[in-house]
Amino acid sequence: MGGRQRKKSPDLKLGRQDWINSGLMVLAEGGVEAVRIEPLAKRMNMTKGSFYWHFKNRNDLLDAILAEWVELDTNGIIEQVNQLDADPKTKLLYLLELAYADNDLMPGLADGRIENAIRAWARSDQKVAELIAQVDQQRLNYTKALFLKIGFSEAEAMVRARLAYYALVGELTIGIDPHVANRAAEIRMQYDILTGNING
Amino acid sequence: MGGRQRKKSPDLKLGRQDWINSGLMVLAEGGVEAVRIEPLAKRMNMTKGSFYWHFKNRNDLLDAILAEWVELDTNGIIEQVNQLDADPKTKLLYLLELAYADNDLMPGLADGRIENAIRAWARSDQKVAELIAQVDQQRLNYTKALFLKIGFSEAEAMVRARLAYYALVGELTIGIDPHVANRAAEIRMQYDILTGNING
DNA sequence: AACTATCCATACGCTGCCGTATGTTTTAAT
DNA sequence: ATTAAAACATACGGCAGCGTATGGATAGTT
Repeated sequence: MGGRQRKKSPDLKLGRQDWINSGLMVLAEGGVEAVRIEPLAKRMNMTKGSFYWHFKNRNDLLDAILAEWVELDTNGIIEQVNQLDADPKTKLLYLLELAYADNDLMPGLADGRIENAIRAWARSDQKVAELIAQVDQQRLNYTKALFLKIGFSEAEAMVRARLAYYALVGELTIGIDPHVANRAAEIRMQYDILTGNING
Repeated sequence: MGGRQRKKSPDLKLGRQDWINSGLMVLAEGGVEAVRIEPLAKRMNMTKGSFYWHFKNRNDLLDAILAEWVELDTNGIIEQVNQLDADPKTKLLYLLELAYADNDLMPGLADGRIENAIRAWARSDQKVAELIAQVDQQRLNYTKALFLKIGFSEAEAMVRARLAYYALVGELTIGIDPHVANRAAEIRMQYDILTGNING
């Protein structure tokens, strides 16, 4: 957590990466508007001089933060599920479990606060809005494909995928409900409802 | 939309109300951070002098905005559904239809952008977070009660209510999907899945 | 008409943050 | 050790927005 090392790494993007990481933290905690250069510098025990060496301006950092998030938090879960090599029903359950789990690669940060912050950000920035729309579409398509392979019709698969994905985003948006004691069981029940299993 | 009239209205809250309304608009468009006094004044063709007569400071306005939103957008749908006086299944469908419809009382503003902005706001303000938590709890409880009356068990009703409500919030968060051509049919299919009807 | 309360405008100082300019130190290369 | 580039610090000017102070303007009251 101290200073970075740059001994003989051919990539000189190390200091820059530190700023991006801290930016992601602050973004998760306080939203885009909280990602300001000078407070960020103070947080890192740095000065603006460092920042403006690595970045052109604040927008440059924001773009880098977005790119980093896309790099970190997209395709990750899908790839994990794909590597499972099982029947689609098992894959779907695994997908739900992964999606509701701590899926954050950031050190020391849990849940989907970064994604929430970016969603809020997107409401006042067209560029971000388009990016999020792409991500949503990709995730939805993958979920729908699983329902299709399970055997549902086009329309049914779409509705069920939407229900599942929207519910996930809704839970992330609202925040994890502390009333839910047994999360795994809850997920399993959602899975049963979504796949039409009768057990209640 | 010009100046307000204050002829002999006994309530002197007219000017104050104007600021709150404009504040709600800006909140919906740009989030809390966009709710600044001087830009707001410019937008209304006013000056700060007016503002600081009606409000103590910026936080005073923000509190008033929150209170106004609670007054406008809470209990409204629930009351409508309650006045329906039908069997719980019909009520549930009606609830879904109302929730997904334009339920905003703001003039000229559609969808749930205010609620989204407040949700984003809540992530960096404990006071707001607690308020939202209350609202969510209330809506969840009402939905769960409907599932209970339909005949589901405690656990089943809770999971299904959560699934329904989270999906709603998720859709509001993501934004209305333009790919969904027939919204009414989609809602109906969600209703069928949530109540266990088999038709796919 | 004079008075008072309400309502709004103008002017001011202050702070936080941006971006630039210009040092100063550290690192790597020879 | 010398030199050049890289990485950071310091100092500056500027702007936007907050909150205060104070001075008109308007309307209701007598």
